Amino acid sequence: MFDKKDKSYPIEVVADFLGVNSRTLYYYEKFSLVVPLRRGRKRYYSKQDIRWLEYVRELMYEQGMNLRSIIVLIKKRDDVILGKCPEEVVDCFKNYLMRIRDLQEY
Amino acid sequence: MFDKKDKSYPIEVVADFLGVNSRTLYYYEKFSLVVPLRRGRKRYYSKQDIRWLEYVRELMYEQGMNLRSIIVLIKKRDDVILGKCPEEVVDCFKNYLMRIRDLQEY
DNA sequence: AAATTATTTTCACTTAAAGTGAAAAATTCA
DNA sequence: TGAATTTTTCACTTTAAGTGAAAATAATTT
Repeated sequence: MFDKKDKSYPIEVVADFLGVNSRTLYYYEKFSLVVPLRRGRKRYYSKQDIRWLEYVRELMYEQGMNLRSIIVLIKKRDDVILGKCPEEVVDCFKNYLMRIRDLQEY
Repeated sequence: MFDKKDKSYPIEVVADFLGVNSRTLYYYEKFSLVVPLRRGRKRYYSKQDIRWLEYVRELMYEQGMNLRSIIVLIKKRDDVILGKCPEEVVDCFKNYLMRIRDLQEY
């Protein structure tokens, strides 16, 4: 489907590929979940955009995760990328593991 | 509020303490989010129940997490406790960290 | 250039998730 | 015993997450 030479794809193609409604992609964009390139007025999704959306789909369908917490995840990602608080993110997950251990007592 | 000698508390007290509606606690019980002790027909929440619910509240309010994914979290916790797949849980989080790294390319 | 198709935008609506109100019945407490 | 609390259940409300539809616009095809 995706020719290797093609770097980005219009919305209907992507929606089709991911098995979601194109309106859903517009909706997600409202929350900056994914913000595609623009050529003129038309949206073009990069392969990385698509990869990210596949991951989101997995989180939603397999882990039951909601949009809101994924948006929180993006915030954390941004923090990592911006180098704001790498230790803090790692601490979050350490804390998470400790919480799991705590729950053993529950 | 919580006398150290008291080991468990009735629903209204707990709901009040946590700042949630008691009906919410009944609702959560339906999903086995927390299943309090029973003395006769009356529910008694242990201090550990309460701690767990505080954690749940934090996940919901701070991380925007939904009930469904928390229920998935419980499943993972159960797996840890039952010793079903300790490595698998750790792998999940390693995978998670790798995903974060992946997202640096995004 | 004209016709066709796809895209965009926006509003309103639908479905699903997550509660929450209310009331009758039962139980517990003072 | 009477009052207060709890329980249960059904119906409803609010919130979250889409999704339909249509007019306008833009892009593509003929």
